[in-house]
Amino acid sequence: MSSSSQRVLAVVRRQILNGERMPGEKITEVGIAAEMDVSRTPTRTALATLAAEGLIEKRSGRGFTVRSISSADVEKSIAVRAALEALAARTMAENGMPKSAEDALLQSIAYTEKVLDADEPDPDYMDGYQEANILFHETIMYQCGNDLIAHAYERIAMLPLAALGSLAFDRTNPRRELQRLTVGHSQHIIIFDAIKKRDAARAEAMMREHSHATLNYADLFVKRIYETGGAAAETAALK
Amino acid sequence: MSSSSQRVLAVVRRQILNGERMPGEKITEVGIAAEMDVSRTPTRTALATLAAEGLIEKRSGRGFTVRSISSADVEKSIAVRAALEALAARTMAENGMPKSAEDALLQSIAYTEKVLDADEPDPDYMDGYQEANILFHETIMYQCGNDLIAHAYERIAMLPLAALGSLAFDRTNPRRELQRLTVGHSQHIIIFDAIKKRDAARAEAMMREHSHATLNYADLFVKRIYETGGAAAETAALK
DNA sequence: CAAACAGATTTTGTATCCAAAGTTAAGATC
DNA sequence: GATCTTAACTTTGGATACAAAATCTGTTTG
Repeated sequence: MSSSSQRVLAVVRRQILNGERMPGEKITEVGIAAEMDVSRTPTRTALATLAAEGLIEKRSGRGFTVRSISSADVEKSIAVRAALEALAARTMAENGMPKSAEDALLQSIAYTEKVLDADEPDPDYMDGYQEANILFHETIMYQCGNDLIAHAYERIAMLPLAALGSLAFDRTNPRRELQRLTVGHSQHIIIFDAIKKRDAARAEAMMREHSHATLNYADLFVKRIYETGGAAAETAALK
Repeated sequence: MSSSSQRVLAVVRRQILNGERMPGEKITEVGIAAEMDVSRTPTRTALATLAAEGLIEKRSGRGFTVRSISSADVEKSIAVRAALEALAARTMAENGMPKSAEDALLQSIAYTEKVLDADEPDPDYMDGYQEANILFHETIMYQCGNDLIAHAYERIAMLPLAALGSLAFDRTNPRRELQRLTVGHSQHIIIFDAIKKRDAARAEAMMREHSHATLNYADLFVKRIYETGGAAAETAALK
């Protein structure tokens, strides 16, 4: 794909994820094309991609609508991601850890360690922690030796909160967040160790546990967001 | 999508899976469009879908090429399918088995039982067994309560041998095949029982074991096909 | 003989036009 | 007043035209 269709895809996707386009909102080829000042052709390919990603739904003869995401949907997408990640961890343990993967994982671990060892929790580091977390998970996903895992993952990656690192840092409770990070970090180390020692069963089990913890946390977090989601979304739409 | 693009998609996909289009063979929008006597527009959407399915690869500026599938690729796709199916079995056990799913699963089990109880193995029944097998697996996949599992599955379903029921019946060794079917059938019954009793751990473990057995069998089977694949493919291309 | 340049060809991306399918709304009829 | 019918409109799918980008080829030059 090239510039026009890529631009439309990126812009509309961002608008949906940012809540600028409300769930249930109608989306048509002509509407988007006029709005973005391009023809229907690139708009078409962009909308097809968004539909494949699950962000919009096709209503035969009535255009597309922005898909409304329930907290149940979020749980579902995280469950699928967890299963794929567990498989990826097992696969990398079986195939052996490539040098490039080892470097990336160690880099992720080192960064997180630096954050946790700081004298007092610095909120600015937390963004970095997110990056380090994403690096850890994506490294295992993409370098495990089975590219189809990442391929399947990418199909659900755009759904809210299925994306790695989509969990925001809860600034109202920094101590609890730090505890969560500490536990997550220890799990990362165990997973790294298990893969390095080619203990496939342990790597898979630990990754499963790790994802499950994230899932439980996300569950609580999401319910808090989505219960007040109506107001927040309206605010976003009004500006 | 409508008739033209759907037709192009179905035809080209079948051609690739049948070996009528060789791995590495060049595919262009204009070429397919002329061959199928349609314009480039539906051809383009069809090729985009095939690329998403992983059957063809995009070579920027040089059209697409039919992806060559190694036996390693087959193993990979089956591993992903197995992980998704295990998750589906667990999920349905957790959520409870819908009535429609119970009917379908019992129908599948009953049909397979009839095949196995026949006085002598009738090869004609084997096609029916494949259908019953597909029914069993798809019912769990599509009615487990997490539609994203099926969504992810459909992204890899078209890769050779990842598709349910793509394993042909080995007619040269009917007794062994019957044994395999018998074991598989017993596993189906256990999986059904575990889901019905909402024993999620057992359902997941049993489905994992079941898929693993299929994987191991597929491995042997595939290597036999693909080792002689060059000759067979050439034959297909020459006629 | 190798490398580089230029022209030709292929391939793709975008715009626009046309037709078909389906949806909505208004009016007529019972 | 309710329902059926019809007509206008919306929306999408497909065809064609055009332009730009990339690749290939053939020739020329060092």
